Amino acid sequence: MPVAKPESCDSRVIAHIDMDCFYVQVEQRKQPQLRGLPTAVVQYNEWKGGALIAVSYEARKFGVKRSMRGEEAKEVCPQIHLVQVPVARGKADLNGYRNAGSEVMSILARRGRCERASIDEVYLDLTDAAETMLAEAPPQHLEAIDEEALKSHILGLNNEDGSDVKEIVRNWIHRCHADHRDKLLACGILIVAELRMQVLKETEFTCSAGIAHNKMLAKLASGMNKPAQQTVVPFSSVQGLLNSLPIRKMKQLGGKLGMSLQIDMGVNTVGDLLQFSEEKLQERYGLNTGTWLWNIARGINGEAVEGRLLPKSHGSGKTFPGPRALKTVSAVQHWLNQLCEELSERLCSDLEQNKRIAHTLTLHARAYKSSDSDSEKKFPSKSCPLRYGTAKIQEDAFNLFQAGLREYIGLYGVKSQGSHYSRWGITSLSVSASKIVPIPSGTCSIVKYFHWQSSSHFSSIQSAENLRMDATHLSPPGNESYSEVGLPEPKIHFPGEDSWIEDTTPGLGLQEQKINVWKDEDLSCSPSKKKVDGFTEDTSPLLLSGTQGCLEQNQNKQQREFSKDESRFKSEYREQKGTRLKNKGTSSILKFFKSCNPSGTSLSQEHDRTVQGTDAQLTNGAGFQSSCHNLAELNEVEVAKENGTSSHSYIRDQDEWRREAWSYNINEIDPSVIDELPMEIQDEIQAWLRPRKRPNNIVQRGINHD
DNA sequence: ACGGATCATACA
DNA sequence: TTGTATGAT
Repeated sequence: MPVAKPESCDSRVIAHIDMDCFYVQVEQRKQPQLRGLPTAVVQYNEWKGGALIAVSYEARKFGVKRSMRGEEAKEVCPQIHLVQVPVARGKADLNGYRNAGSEVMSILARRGRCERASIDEVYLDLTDAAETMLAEAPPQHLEAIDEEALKSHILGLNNEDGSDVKEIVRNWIHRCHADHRDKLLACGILIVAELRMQVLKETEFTCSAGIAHNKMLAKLASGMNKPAQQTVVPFSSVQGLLNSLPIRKMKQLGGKLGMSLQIDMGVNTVGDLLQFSEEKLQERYGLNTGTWLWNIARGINGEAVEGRLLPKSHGSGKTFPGPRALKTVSAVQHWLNQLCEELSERLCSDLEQNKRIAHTLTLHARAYKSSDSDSEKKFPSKSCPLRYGTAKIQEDAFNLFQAGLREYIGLYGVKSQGSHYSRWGITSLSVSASKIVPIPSGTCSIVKYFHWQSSSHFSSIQSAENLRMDATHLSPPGNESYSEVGLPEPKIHFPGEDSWIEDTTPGLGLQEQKINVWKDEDLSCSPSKKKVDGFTEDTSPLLLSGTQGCLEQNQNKQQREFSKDESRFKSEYREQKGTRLKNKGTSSILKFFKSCNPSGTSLSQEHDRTVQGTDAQLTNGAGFQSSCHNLAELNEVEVAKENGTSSHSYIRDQDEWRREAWSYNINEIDPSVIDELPMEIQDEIQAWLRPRKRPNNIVQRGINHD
């Protein structure tokens, strides 16, 4: 089986930028008097002074390490300054660090394709910039080379103590009969040095960098000389570097795989891998991993730098270690509400700033069960379509939890547990939002289309909000079938609980209790206070069940594609769910049309700005929450308003249309209806029907224009 | 009975 | 496709 191998003659210029003890730097910028002092950031924790998650280099000199407790750190370094991570809603709040990371990203993205690797790490593809520099202003002819560039570390160069290192570096950069690849790296040195100085100037943060011909080597190099330095890996020194490199130092080999290589194969350094054939490695570790291993032994790594400045998912979670484990459903619900609040807030920000919508909500939990034999069973994670609005997210997350818990403790014995709750405890909870896609780009021209189709008097701001809310009902790309766990189900009764909630009203299910008790706290991002009206209430089951049609249509195909186990599991699962809604359609497309506001061209302009400027995506200004509140409520308000205004008489009566809009399956839309629309809109609708095909990276396109 | 909170990706 | 496992920071 010929597996495509990456080109071995790789002349790209790749940089990996790594912020130095980033959280510490963020805190030191807030409190400049801490600069230069031994400092560490600790996560709120009463227990032993909290856990260190970032340690300044001054503190490291004293032997302070990450994963030490605050108290231990004080022992080895009594003068250390411990700064606590901000706390919001009873949990660590990392938003300050996220925003600081975005500041850096928007600077680094100026010179080439840029990939967010983590909150404080970035890959850059500087190939084009380097080639351009080589053609227009080659370093050989540069009389003055920046001091920062001269401080670079060049692997394989003769730096003995006696000689002037900077002269050697200057010489290396100036060499005119160098290999083309070395010349490109020389350009990389200059560009990265400049970028790092730019970052320092604009953010006050220092960073380290690796410059090489691929991501793997760049990443390796960025960690070799910290802090605030850069390291280059010329092609000629690759093999020498790898030959003596401990296998676990390589990214992806720090865990079980690396350990297996060491134990099972006797591979201690990356160079040791060279003795195995590709086939041998594939036989042991699979085609993909085997080939990957064979390549990295040779310093080959063809992975592209993805042009992605934004995270692909958002999560909010908390652990409840040992004695703090959650033992009642009400306690779980309380914390779920906190986590969902934060998640919802971040989703709103993402929507506002980046015009992106998340489509899947997932709940993760860890649990122990001391009582019975199967205490080691994993708590299953569950997901469902994501509906915007804090209260909806909270409700859905709680349902996911209940579904998971039911599986976890066993499907039958729930009631029979009797008066005392079963001995489970939740040690970790998290909710996350994924499948985040940009709002359909077609929106703009469709808005324009309705601009002359009808008249309306909504303000452009209202229209923009409305548009976004409606867009949340669009099906995610390639995601016509969802699991049904989000459907309303008979509540589980958990007897004998001493509830978190003091004034529990007898006779109300947990669901209702939650709403009664917690609703008033929920003022931040979107309202949970108002009881959903008939319309909104309908949308959730419809959105879910509407997918059922597609699911059944594709049943045969899926049967073939899924393994026996999976398909058996699925049918069992479906049975267990018992009665369910059927036959509705999801097509929010028509509602989308209807509520699009003609005067919303401002949105299109705003969107264009976002596409072009990376700054627009990444700047988390102070006012970023200003228009973020009450999205869900706004939706309801708009709907109510529309009932009275009956603007465009496109088809029939508004109410009737709305009802029918939701009963359409997206596959059942009469093609002739689409045919009557302008060509450009037809194209866009087609793109919606197959969103997977649509290039989803506005970031990339924006950068290419630079 | 924890390094904690987030992310990404490969696999089945 | 969803859910799990692994890995990194």
